[in-house]
Amino acid sequence: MDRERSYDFAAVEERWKKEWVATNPWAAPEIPTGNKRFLVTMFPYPSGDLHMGHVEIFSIHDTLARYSRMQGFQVLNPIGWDAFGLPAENAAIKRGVHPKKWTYENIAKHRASMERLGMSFDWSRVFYTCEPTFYRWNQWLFLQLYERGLAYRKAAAANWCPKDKTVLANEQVIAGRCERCDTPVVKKWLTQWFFKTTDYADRLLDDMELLTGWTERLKNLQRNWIGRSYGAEVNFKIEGRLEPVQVYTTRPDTLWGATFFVVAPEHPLADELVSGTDKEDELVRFREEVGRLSEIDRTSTEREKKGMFTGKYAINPVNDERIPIWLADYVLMDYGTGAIMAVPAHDQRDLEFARAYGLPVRVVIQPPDRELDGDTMTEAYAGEGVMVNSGTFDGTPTTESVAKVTEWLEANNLGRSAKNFRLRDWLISRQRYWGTPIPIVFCDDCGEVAIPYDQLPVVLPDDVDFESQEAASPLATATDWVNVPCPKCGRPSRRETDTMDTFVDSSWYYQRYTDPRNEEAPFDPKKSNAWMPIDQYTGGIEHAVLHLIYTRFVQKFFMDIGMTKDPEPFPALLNQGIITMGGKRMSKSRGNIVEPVEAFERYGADALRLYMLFSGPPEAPFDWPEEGVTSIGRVSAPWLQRVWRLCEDVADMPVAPEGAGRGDAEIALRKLIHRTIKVVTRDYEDFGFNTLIARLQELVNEAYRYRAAGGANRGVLLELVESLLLMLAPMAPYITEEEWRRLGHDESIHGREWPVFDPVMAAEDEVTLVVQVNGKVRDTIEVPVDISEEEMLRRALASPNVQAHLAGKEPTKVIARPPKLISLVVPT
RNA sequence: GCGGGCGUGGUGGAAUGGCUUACACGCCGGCUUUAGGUGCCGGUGCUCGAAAGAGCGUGGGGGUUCGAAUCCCCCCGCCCGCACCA
Repeated sequence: MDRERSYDFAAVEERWKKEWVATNPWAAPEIPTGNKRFLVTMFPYPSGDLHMGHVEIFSIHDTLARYSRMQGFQVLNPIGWDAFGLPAENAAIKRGVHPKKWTYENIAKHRASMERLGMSFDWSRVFYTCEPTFYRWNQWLFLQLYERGLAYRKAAAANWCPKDKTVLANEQVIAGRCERCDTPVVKKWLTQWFFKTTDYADRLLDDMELLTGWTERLKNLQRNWIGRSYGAEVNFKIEGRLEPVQVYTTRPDTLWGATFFVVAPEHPLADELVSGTDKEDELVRFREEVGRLSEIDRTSTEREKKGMFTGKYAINPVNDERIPIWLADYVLMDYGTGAIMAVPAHDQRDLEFARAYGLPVRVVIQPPDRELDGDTMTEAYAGEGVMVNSGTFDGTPTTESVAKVTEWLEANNLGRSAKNFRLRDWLISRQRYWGTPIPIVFCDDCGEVAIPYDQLPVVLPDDVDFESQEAASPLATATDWVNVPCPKCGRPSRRETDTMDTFVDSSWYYQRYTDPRNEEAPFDPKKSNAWMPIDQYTGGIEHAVLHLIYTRFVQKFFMDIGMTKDPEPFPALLNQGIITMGGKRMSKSRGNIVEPVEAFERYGADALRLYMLFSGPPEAPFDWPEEGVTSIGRVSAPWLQRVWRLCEDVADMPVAPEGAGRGDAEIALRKLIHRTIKVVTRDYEDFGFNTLIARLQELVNEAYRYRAAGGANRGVLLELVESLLLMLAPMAPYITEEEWRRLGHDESIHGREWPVFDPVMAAEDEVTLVVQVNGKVRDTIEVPVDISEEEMLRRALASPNVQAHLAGKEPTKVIARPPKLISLVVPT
């Protein structure tokens, strides 16, 4: 073959990119009329240009979109930008540009790179979340939740960076430290807006059975995070107080072992208990001490637990025992009831606290194999056993103790069965500028007032001092914007100056794709229901417990208010593996980075896409070789050249060559084509991109061998290269389009139907029979596929090497798996 | 501590309980080339052997099976998530 002629990827890719950008050939219908596929990849946050992580997931996603179209589906493949967020504000503060300008410039870079990569998005549906036409529906969503009591304001401990004097989002707290200044984060008591995700906790857990296309790994992360536990709520009387206080426990059967009672330091009950006593000052000091601790210190399990005795007592309802009430930093305000019964013999934390403060330890569960002693034990016992020191329950085994005690508590009105969740309500307030304004005003007369729907959107003002260190939130500096008449009474009122967490935007953005220009509603349920649910969602697993829980929550809420029919937005989710170099995340500062733009310039988009897909299974992490972008030039780029030369060779062949018959070589090649279509199609369905590329490489290798051996049947070779191009088109859109046209087609390859294999051609007629003697392979024989068991045995016994290992003995057992295996057993 | 995942050639990785290592990188050789590179063809788990072939080999140990990378038990190592959740 002509080795001089090489594929000019730069010119070809530039030409088709221009054409595709100009014509938007992948626009989806408003409402699908046939089989649909709605494919979504997590929309990007526009900081800088695209990185390799984007390229990886986009390559996977776009391959699925193009493959689906060729399979005859009507595909909705949209894109947008998650355009609000703190990095824009940080960049603005650092460089003195407005966050809007910074954001739009980055979106332009992103978009150019996506176009360069050959993404087949429907660009007519694009939106940015920082536009009022989008975020007004965040405000709409907020009000819908607010009307139903699912958006509410309460005082809570938020992550607070003492240096930046701002509340941080969860995702901005990295290992207990502020991502901006590395200062350890502390909790600060603030009144904030929440979405009541906990109301949906059970459904979030139970509906996981619908998530058939999620990995167990991810579902486990969510289960863990939601953390449902079953137990009982028990009423404890407090001396000198009319109302009893509830505690939550998963081990009501250890109630008789409760030797003290603990309340979280922040608990209002703490104030009540010490009020009017000589402990008031001590409480203030204790709270200060606890509040001063960074999150890192407070949550460290090594740290010694700190406590304070309140001077008051609670009454254990099961035995009327008087037990002291303590405050301790290991009890959390926002889990359960914020108060616990402490059973030091059977809870490690309680035991550590009891030893530190000299509190009694009483064993109420005895293990079967040894005798516990409350005075000397150094480790709490949480295993199986029987109840002791527990009145009439003595002797009850732990297998039934929880149920029995709970039943008894309910019968005697002392408590009730209960469950609890680790999941907390979603704190959505942010003291940031670059986000959706919360549509609430505060009026001296009417209090908290919702902005009426017909006054939406509450537009984010451009002119604010977002660097102000004094203001509670940057929006507070826009005084003209803040001070408005109350929508209810018309008297002066002040707007809420916090903005919404940007995860609100991403919690429903995919719905907007189905109806992106709707000015009456976030989306029309008719259009949404026609496209939803998302047939395949793709994106990073780092969103496992943030975006992927919020989204499921909002989807269920939409279902409850009749906006959508599906309880789950994306039953199938593919998480790509992270890309590293030298085992570390790629970053400019480390210098271990490969820029997509460099790959585009040196090897082209097709080579980059193919390189990513060939590196391994899509969900597997990929450690990029240290040589960087050059590795593309060793792996995928040369192979694309090889494909090009093969196609060009075939295109140049005379139409009816003399003497090119249809011999065994041609038949073998045709059989390989059809077998390849068969297995490649199956691999596409299973995301086995790396293995299907290997199959395509085998096909190309065989074609080269055929040519090298003098084969010249143009018909067979044309069938081969056309099948090859069709199968390659979803992964490498440019070269396949170009070569398809050069082979004489007027229409785009990307609108063509997927090749169908001929079952007769794909069927094997000869296979390799493996002959084993006592489990070891002793020969391999080529046999027809329809060989009988008797014939298999006959041929196996005819093998000299098999005979040698039979050593003259008769097989006592023959296992035949026609036509591929026969296993003979002889006594040894 | 709790939960989950992983361990296969020099490397990335293949392998419905059935020939371990497809495909590719790297390396070795041949051809083409003034040369290098590119390209085309072939070889490449380890040990013994001239070869035929034999033995060993999927982190370690045991088990089930005619047959185990795959299923079961124990151990070792690595990675990830959550972490005072009562």
